[in-house]
Amino acid sequence: MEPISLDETGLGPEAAEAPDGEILGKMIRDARKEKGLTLEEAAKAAAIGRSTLSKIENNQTRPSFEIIRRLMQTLELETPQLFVQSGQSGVTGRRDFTPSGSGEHKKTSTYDHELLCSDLTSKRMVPYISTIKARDVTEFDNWVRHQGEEFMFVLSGEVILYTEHYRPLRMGPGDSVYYDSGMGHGCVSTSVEDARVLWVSLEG
Amino acid sequence: MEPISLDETGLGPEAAEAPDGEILGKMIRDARKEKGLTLEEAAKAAAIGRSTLSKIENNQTRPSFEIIRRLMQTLELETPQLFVQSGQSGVTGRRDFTPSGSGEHKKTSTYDHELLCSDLTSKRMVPYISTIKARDVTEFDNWVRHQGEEFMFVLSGEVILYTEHYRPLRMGPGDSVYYDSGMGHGCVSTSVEDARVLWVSLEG
DNA sequence: GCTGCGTGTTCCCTATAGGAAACTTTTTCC
DNA sequence: GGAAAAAGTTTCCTATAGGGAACACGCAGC
Repeated sequence: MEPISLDETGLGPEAAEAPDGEILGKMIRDARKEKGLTLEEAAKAAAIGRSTLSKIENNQTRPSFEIIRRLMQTLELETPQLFVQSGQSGVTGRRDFTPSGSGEHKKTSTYDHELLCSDLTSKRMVPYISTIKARDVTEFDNWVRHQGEEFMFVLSGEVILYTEHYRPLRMGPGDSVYYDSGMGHGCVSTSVEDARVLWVSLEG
Repeated sequence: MEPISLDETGLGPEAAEAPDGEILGKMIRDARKEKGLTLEEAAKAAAIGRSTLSKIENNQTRPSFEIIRRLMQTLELETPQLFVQSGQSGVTGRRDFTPSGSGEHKKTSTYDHELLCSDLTSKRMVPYISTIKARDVTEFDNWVRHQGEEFMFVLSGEVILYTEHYRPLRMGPGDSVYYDSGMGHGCVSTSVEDARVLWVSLEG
């Protein structure tokens, strides 16, 4: 792949645009719409400018990492795909769970996700392990939703899976569940130690 | 006398600072050292400037998302957990909560499959647990093939995953792999006791 | 010592990210 | 329809990201 010269001068502003920037802007716009936020609201929540957000969504800028990080947080976007572009296909695997403390686990408020494959292009399912903080009593006024299906398997700890339309489901190691992830859902740990859950997510 | 001016920006005073910028630079430097690369080499591989990388590592700049993405790729860094899993949403409520254990069993000579959900209609993924007989030395002149993708996660025991196009992959508890199941594959246990493997299969 | 070389840092400059405000488009009223 | 409000875009400006080159430091061998 040809590295893109960052320093092209004299060309039109939009002449040479980011290769996968296309995706980034759309993803963010979709996520914002999904949450029913206006530019103003989302921008304020992420502590960035309204115009900046607009430009990002329209791929008219190359945003900084920090800005994207805030947006991801605000929009509760989770996307390792963004970091991966072209893929070598075939077998990709991951050695056993990385012990926490290796620096890569920065955690969101409640979950700590670890992707189980390095490259997601050309893969339809997304496997990852979540470490769910112990005693995390979250109120589910904002459910997690993403169109598609999800399979969940409890590796360790005790969790309760809350869902929008069904009764909470108490689960322990070895228990599994399959549901439509378009339905609001959220998972909390009820065990003393953190719970570890394997998810396989399928978009669409 | 001039009254104290209110914060006109609405963003708050410190809105611009990177809280964990400290960490970012260190993470990247560690990762680079880990791979034994010099600034020059790493920068070249990521198609960025040497000075840029230096500044990033010393937290003297607020790098763009694109730059970080490239670095993540070349340094094979896991996504910092602010971004995990692609978010897209939609709302549909559909049921199928199937606690594991209620599924059906299917036995073959070498494998013992246990479906992890009772009803497969309206589900695109198929999750099941295989118990692989110990010391099952199979010859793979007839690979297993089925169009689609497969995710495999070792629950217990030691197995070797043989594949048509790649080297055999030795795997233990916690290891996982993702592959195109159209490629011939087969799995044998190498441990004394039976191995238990979780599969999620996606047709297509 | 000096010279070369390899590694990392600093300086300097241009292109541009990001924010506020102006402007345009869309929606929501009447 | 028109007016007002809301949502989104573009303009303009300043601060700075990013790259090249100069610089600094370390460490060989002579």
